Amino acid sequence: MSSGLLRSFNKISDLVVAVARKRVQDIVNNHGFMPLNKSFVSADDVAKRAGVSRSAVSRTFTPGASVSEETRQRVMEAAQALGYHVNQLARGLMRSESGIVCLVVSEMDTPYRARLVRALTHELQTAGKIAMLINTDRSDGSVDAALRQTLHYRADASILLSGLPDKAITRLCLNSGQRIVLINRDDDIDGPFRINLDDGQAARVAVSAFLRAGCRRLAFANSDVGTPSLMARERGFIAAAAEFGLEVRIVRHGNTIYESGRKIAQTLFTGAVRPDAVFCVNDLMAFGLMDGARHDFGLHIPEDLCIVGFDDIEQSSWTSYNLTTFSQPVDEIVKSSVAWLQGDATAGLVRSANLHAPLIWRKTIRNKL
Amino acid sequence: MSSGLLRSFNKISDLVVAVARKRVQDIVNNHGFMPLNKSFVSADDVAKRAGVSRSAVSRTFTPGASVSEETRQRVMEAAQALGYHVNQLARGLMRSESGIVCLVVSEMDTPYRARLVRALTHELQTAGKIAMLINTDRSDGSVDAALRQTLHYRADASILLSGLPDKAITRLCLNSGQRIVLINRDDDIDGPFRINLDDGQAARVAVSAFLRAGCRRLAFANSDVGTPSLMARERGFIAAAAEFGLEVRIVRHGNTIYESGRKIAQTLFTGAVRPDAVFCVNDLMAFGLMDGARHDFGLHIPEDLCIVGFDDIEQSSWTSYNLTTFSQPVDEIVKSSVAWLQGDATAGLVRSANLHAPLIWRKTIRNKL
DNA sequence: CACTTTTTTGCAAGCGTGTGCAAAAGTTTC
DNA sequence: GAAACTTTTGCACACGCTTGCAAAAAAGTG
Repeated sequence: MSSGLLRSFNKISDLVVAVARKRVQDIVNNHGFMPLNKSFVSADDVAKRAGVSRSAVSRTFTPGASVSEETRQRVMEAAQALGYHVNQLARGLMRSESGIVCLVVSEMDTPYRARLVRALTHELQTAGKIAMLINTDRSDGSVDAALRQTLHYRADASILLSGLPDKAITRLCLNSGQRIVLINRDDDIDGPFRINLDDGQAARVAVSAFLRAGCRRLAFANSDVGTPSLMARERGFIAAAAEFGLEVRIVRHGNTIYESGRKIAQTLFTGAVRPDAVFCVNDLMAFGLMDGARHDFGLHIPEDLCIVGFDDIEQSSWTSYNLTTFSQPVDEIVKSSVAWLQGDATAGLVRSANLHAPLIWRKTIRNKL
Repeated sequence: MSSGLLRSFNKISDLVVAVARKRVQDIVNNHGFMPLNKSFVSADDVAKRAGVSRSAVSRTFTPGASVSEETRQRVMEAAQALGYHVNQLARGLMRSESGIVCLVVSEMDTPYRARLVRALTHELQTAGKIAMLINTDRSDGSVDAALRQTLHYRADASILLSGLPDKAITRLCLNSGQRIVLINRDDDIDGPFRINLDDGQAARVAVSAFLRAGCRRLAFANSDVGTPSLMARERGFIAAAAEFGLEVRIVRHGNTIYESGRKIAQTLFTGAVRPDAVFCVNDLMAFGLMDGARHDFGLHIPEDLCIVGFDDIEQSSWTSYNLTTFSQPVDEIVKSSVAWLQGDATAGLVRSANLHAPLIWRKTIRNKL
């Protein structure tokens, strides 16, 4: 086609858009209905209708700005009638804040992560922020892309849930002026807010619970993912057991999921000496271990075998498991994360929080021998 | 050597640029890696460094724009060196597309929803979009706020997962020119892309499986949430049973969760005539029902009682349950949703998709009497 | 009322990008 | 080498908003 034709076509389409917009306005003015049109209502439209300047509209929607009560009313009324919404993209362009917080998470359909993500999005929403969800499953390439997105959208902050995002990511986000929260990720980079659980204390509690139950042959079921928090639990358990002169049999396998627990049951209970107490690094693995122990080896829990897990996910309270486990203080994690994000940047920011994971007693550790 | 000199010059110029920008306080925290500055590198900076106009930079990052290979190279190099990222907020302001897709979901820590959310975010990411997660738990107020956010950020589309977002929401999003996908939400509003499962067919398969197992006293366990898809399963099951002259005992209770299944077990098995087959509207309820039947009533599954669920969540394959259930075709749901979002707007858009949920045979329906 | 102080308001300059337009540069054809 | 095309490039405006600044209006003071 010729460029002349193209040009006139463009002009015509502009004109059409303009006309469409005008018509919408007329309709709005006449009936006060929502525009059934792709183009959004802008502050200009509201200003025109309210008979004030665009600044006045902007100030009306900016908390703490100087507007008289009268004009505010007029603006609000016009905005209501037109169905005006502040365009956060444009606002984020001017202000330093976009209002966007990225949640970087892998395997987010895991019960614990899902619960955390839900709680975080909820808390962020009530704090006036919005959550962007970025998946870091699969290859390193996807992790890279995830970070790129974080920067593309000028996120105010990123919250990294447990998992293993590359260290370079953390660095890059920090350099872009984002605030970063690391949850259960014992990174030693300076700058992020780090939330961790007192895994060592939990391990001590577990050991003493097992001892009180009369157990002596301790085992620890772990994945070989090697996440810092998982390893901290393992080390803590070994150390606590050592204080009582007990050794711990350690088995690691695969990912931190049900099937791995199942597999570890095979390993643990096939040998000559069976452990009588197992600390599972995670509830999912505990379930697998329990099913393996019961189904494949006919063991009774807690009579033959005591088990403790970690996370206290929903399934732990299901009758088939009734797992005694350490509870992740999800509410505290979420509250403190978001509070920190909201905190004044100029003030000295707290660097980390160490939270307590209380033991929830159910039926997988007997009280006495 | 000379390249080393050049490099250090570059660093200095970076620093100068950084200082010229307004945030000075951040530089205090700079530990010498990159300028730890809140303001990002802009296309102008890149243009200046590459010795081209800003348009050239913009065109370099716009697929299909007219740039010579040489300038593209120059620009890319400069961009790389400066750590430039296109600002999607600004881009979204100009183009009609923001690249943002909102996932509106309630109770997203439910296994099925969590899986769907994970799969969706993943698929959206590979399609170059980004997922915003909006929680619609709690009061109607929060639903309202969720919608507001959707509009604030000029999302290209919203995907409503099953649940009960208010009808007014759907309407409002549509009016703002968003594309909308409704998953398992049998809404009759015109405009959105509706993905539903063939619940009726699944119900027929369930009935015939129960009949083949020799069951005659059928029951249906539902929540009283009343989601369209849940009700469709119920109606389908009743209808299919009626074809064989069988009546169905229906029990509804609470939310669509484990505890409700547990409760329904109490109701179903306390009476004089116990059902010998139960279609649970959802796997979670099936687990509750199974635990109740086994633990409180000593029933054996599938000998005394056949059960079928819906969703095929992870837990269904756990040994303690081994639930025969209908599988949600999550992959298909996700692929078709995102494909539809990507589709050409001018072309006639498909209105709906009806997907098949295959029955996954495990151990809760016996093969023969 | 005149003067000072405070509040409100509109103007206009951005924020970082995309893109139509026309000029410039490059390519082909005769 | 000139003419006729095609490709590349820079200018300038637009997107929808915030905000500093100074003028205007309102409020306080004697």
